[in-house]
Amino acid sequence: MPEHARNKEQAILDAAEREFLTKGFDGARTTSIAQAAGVTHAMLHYYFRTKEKIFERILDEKMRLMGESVLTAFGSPGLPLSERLRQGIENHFDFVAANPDLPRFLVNEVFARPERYEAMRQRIRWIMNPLLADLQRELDEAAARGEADPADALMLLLDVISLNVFPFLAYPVLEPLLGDLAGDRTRFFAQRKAENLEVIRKRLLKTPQR
Amino acid sequence: MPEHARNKEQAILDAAEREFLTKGFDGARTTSIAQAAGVTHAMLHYYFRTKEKIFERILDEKMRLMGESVLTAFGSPGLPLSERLRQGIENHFDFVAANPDLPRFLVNEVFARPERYEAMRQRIRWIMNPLLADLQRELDEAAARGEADPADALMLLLDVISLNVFPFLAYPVLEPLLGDLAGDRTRFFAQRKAENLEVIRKRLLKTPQR
DNA sequence: ATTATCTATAGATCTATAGATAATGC
DNA sequence: ATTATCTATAGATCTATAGATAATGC
Repeated sequence: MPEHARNKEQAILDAAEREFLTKGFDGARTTSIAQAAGVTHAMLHYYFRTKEKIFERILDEKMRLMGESVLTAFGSPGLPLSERLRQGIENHFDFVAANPDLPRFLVNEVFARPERYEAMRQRIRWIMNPLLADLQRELDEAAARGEADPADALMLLLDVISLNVFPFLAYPVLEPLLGDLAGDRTRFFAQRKAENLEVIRKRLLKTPQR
Repeated sequence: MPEHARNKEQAILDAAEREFLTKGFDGARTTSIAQAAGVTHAMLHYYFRTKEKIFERILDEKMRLMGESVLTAFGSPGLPLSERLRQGIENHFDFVAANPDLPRFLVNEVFARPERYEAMRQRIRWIMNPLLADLQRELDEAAARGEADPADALMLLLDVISLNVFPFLAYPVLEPLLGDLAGDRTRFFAQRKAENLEVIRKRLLKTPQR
């Protein structure tokens, strides 16, 4: 395929990504995508046949990206557990900060598309189960050595992801409450990152009290 | 207004709620709403003029409901702090469990409607700021008495809401990972509730280590 | 008299394609 | 010869309304 065509194809995908990420499948317009990509509307159908097919390309890539972000964040080599978690939380947080409307997009479109669900289930398992098993082993060993309270790897990872992702989803609702942080998105999220690290650190602390 | 008309009006609102909550504004169809409500399509416009106006009714009510859920959950009278938080987390969690697609709806539609944002900001502040001030005072007092680590009320509340809400948003993505809990939604969410209580309890524990 | 309801359709979008023309690679 | 591109438009939806008719309240 000649280079200028590749460029147009890519321009369409780039424009489609922005359109779908901000407006969702139902709100997105192929005419807007064409305009943003600087091609005539007919070109979209020439390269991709249908709106649905363009969308699938975007959704698949974004799902892969989100899964990999967790994997690469927490999949570090033989670091001590506490350090591995610290790096994992930071890396995952930074990834979400760099892609702030990715979670909203995925949550929505995956919910709206039960028909694509089965293929997705397999991929999620395939990506995440090895990580969970490895993390569980480390957690068990740390607990056995008396360095940490026992914990379930899935529950712990879900704590991290909840804490990291939710503030980005809810930011418009939170912003009015920020007081002296209002408008200062960067500082607010820096504070959130520190808080999340602290919450998880304490979650694993061995504490005699109850 | 005669009773049968009230009934139709309410039937339309009920149908619209289901349609908008599951499909969002862009995906919702006024024809589907009319059909689900058991009225002709023209009746929607007779009672509400436009799709947008029906939607506003639903969005306003749901935003109010979500705000009040936080307020009533955590606004308990003079209980000890730890007990107040425990009840707050449980009540808020139960509310979300009873309205599992409310968060997704609000996150989306609020994001998509910056034009309604200013009115919303005021209401959010008005509802939440007194609660935050009261909670902060209690946290400061507990810290001064040496019963708890110092904490920022907004950060703590955001921890709670993140932990409570996110698993409902992400459930379809999580379900393939549940292992022996797969398919058993109830047991999974019971475990999440317990985990969230534990995370927040430990967050406030006074710990000498660092 | 006013309010509620229905049928039929206007009018606005939006996706998709037909069919002609231009550019490219062999 | 094949691939890329454009203009023009078909065809499908979807929201909204016009205008007639039925029901209701005074």
